[in-house]
Amino acid sequence: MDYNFLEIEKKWQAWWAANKTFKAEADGSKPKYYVLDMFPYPSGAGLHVGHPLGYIASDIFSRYKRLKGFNVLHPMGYDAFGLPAEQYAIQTGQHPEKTTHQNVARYREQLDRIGFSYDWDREFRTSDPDYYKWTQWAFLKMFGCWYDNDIQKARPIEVLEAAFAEGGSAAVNAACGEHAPFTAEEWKSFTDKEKADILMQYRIAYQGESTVNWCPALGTVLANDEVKDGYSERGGHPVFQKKMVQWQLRVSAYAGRLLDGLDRLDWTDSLKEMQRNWIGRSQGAEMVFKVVNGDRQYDMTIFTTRADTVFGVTFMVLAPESEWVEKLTTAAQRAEVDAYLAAVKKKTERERIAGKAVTGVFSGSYAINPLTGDKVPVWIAEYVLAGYGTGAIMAVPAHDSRDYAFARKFNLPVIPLIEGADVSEESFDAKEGRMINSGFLNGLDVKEAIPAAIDYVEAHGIGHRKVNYRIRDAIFSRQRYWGEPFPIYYKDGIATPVPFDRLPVTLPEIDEYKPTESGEPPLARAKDWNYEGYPFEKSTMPGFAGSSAYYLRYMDPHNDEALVSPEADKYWRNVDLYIGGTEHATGHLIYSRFWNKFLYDLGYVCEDEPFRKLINQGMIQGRSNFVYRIVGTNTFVSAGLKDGYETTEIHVDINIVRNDRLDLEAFKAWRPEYADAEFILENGEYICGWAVEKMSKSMYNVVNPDRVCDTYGADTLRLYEMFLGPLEQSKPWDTKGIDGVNRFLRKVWRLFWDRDKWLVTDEAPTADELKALHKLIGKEQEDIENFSFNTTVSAFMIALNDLQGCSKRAVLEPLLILLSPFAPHIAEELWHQLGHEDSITYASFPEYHPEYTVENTVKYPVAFNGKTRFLVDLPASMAPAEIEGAVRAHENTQKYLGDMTIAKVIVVPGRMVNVVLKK
RNA sequence: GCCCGGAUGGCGGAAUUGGUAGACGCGCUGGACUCAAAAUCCAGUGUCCCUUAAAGACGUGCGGGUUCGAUUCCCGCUCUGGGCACCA
Repeated sequence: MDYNFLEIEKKWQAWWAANKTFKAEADGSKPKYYVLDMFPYPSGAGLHVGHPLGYIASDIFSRYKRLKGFNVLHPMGYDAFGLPAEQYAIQTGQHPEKTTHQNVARYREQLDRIGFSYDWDREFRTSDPDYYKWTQWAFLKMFGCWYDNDIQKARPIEVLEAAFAEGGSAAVNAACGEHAPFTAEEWKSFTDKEKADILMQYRIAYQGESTVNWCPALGTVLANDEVKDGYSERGGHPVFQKKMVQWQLRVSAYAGRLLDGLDRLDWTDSLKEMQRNWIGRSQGAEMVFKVVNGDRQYDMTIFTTRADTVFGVTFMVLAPESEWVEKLTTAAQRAEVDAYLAAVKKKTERERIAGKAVTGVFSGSYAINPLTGDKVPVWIAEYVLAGYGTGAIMAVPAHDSRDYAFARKFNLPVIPLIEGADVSEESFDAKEGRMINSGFLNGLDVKEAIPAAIDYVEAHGIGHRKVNYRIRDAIFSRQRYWGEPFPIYYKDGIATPVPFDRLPVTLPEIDEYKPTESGEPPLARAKDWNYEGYPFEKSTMPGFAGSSAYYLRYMDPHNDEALVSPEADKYWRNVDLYIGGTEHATGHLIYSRFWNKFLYDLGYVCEDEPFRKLINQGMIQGRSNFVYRIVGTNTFVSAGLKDGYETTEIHVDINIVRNDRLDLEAFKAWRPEYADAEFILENGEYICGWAVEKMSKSMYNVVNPDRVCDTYGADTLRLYEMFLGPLEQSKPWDTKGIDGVNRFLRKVWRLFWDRDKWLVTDEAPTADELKALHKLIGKEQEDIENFSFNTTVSAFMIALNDLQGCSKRAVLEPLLILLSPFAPHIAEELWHQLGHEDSITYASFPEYHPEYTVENTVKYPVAFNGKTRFLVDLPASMAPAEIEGAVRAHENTQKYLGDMTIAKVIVVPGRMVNVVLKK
């Protein structure tokens, strides 16, 4: 019998599906283990060989954990809402549902060929109404809650209303927007609309005005993580800053908990660091400056981390979008300020970042330094951001490089505050040195001066300590069609939730997927779409909405009563191992943690963090091939000879190149213009050049997993993807090495079959065979637990070299079990050929006996002053003193000694012997 | 600019965390089998010196240091991948 992988793989994939081999059910008698992949967005291009890398790793781990006796939950589904399907719909008029369906079908087909051990009974799409019902449900819960800063927890809005009725706005310490304070009596006298507007400032899902990333080309707002270098992540269109009213999630309320929670997670340091930077905690103080515009005076609050530098404030700066701009622009400066604001508004986000030009305008007003009483001008400049702190700063040019650049440009004074700091050329930003020119702070070190300044400010009622976070509330509405509709309708202008029992609010049919002529979102086209006559919210939710709690839904995917039942939640708890790319570091992985913490506050889930351990698989890059055409001809010169000619480098389809050798006939057939191509060969072959690039259609370097499965089989694909290198590292796909792992599997097969002769015997294994086997068991166990899959594959190959010709059942059975997580099809086939009726999935991981692997003798390298001279073969059991004696007595020792004497001998048992010489 | 990470043969990558650097695989060279090819098997394969071998020297991006001993630890660079980027 031959190793017919095509037949074997088809057979067992069908068998696993029919027998529901990987069905997971809550089972209190076994420990649970939840392995999750970041579910894919099913794009039209299908999977390339890079996509399954993480899936293969998680599948190996799942199968390994099953062998180790765990009840493994390993589900898969699709993140099905999103822009590409909608853009395609706009162009073709096809319903996004339809293209999504087709893409999902193709993904499923490709995934099935690789032999994953998913429990497909738990599959869902985020665009299924049965699923997004629970996305809407969670949104309504957030709408119905506020965040209590005192107990650091989300609470029902009714509690807040009661508190307002009891003690007015001063009764609570909440994460909220701005509004005028009110008493209990005032609260009771408010109209419904007034109350609704106030409560909206407190809700965790709220509607509020803020500066947002507006992308005109996509016709929608975008979250910060969806903007890269000033362009939209999807499509690369320019993005502008704009003030708009949008639905938002009060993620910022959870900033502290999101930060602290990181310490308890088993994630890579780099990923945690990314989240820490994104959350951006900074400790400082808020201070009040009196500002004067003519005869009007106001209190303006600013945030600073350097309260110690207040004696060096020589001007103040407002963000162009700040509400203070209006109040502080004097009549004389009005025209100039308006011109500046107009110019800023026209700039794209990209231009604002890239230019880094120092621009600004004087408002005409002045501020009074609360410590010195000095009068300093108030400027408006785009380098101050509206969204951070209070949108206004005190400028200390001597000790802040941005303020310094501004002061130089507009000729504002610079007052040095630190002894010895030379600020004639640049600012001195470091937090070190002794204070000068700073009144009561003089003589203190900066590190002492900061708290001393804040203490003073607090004592004199000028300000107070404050922690600020960079993380913003998440903009939660998109002016698009293909997303979850909001379960919100408008009654008398008040945003009102749809009752739970009327969920889901499903997407209506519309004639076109574009915004309306008047610029309303596509959902405004829907006819008769309302709640009992009241209009629905016309925006839809963003992409991250559906992916924020999907790991919870997998625990109980068919439950119509709850997102997840308390029983299922208590059993599966949270994800033990999550594998996916780093690109979600500041998006999905933050939102999910926020979402989970919110549900935790309300008692719907029992774990505070969703993903216990997280691994980021690296990218698989393409390996492109090139041919070199001599300029002006149709003659192609082989890579080794190209330097002798003037050539153009042309990407060539890697499918007609094998081991960098071009298939000349296939090349001529590839494109009509190459039909009569001529070649200059080296050694009779055309050698192509190569380079590592991103895998993409335009570079003709895309490797399709289906093709690999056709020519080598899924088991080879799985093994090879792991063998390529460390999981977390990016690496190029190089088809060259794949023959090696394929050869390995065929060798495994040949331990069972010599053509048609069945080789397996019941003989007892030898000591050497047991040694090879147990070395492998030990290695595999250790490597898999450390996610070092590439070295495990090497260990298989080493074991096979050691076990040449060993066809003993007692060795082959455990070997198949060990192999089954990596190459499940061949393992399952041979397992059944050995007479087993049940799947190898239910076998137990072989027990490791290290005693079989112990060596009888050790080759000790003998080094003289660290330089190795010879090896001595000594019994492993020999004591260090005996080893020393044996080495001293060895003839070679005497030979190398010369006129030197032995100072001392260092013996590392089992490792080496070092002889230290002296004259 | 700031914060992480990486650099090892012709190539992908190992190295038990301070103990024979280059495991394993690819590629290449030679051989066996074959009419021949494929497949398979065996041997060799870091560099230099050399007819060959023995022996030796050099060798983990560069320059120093600690140590009997450094790919591994410390100091100073170079190159490179990634993340953040006016966050006061």
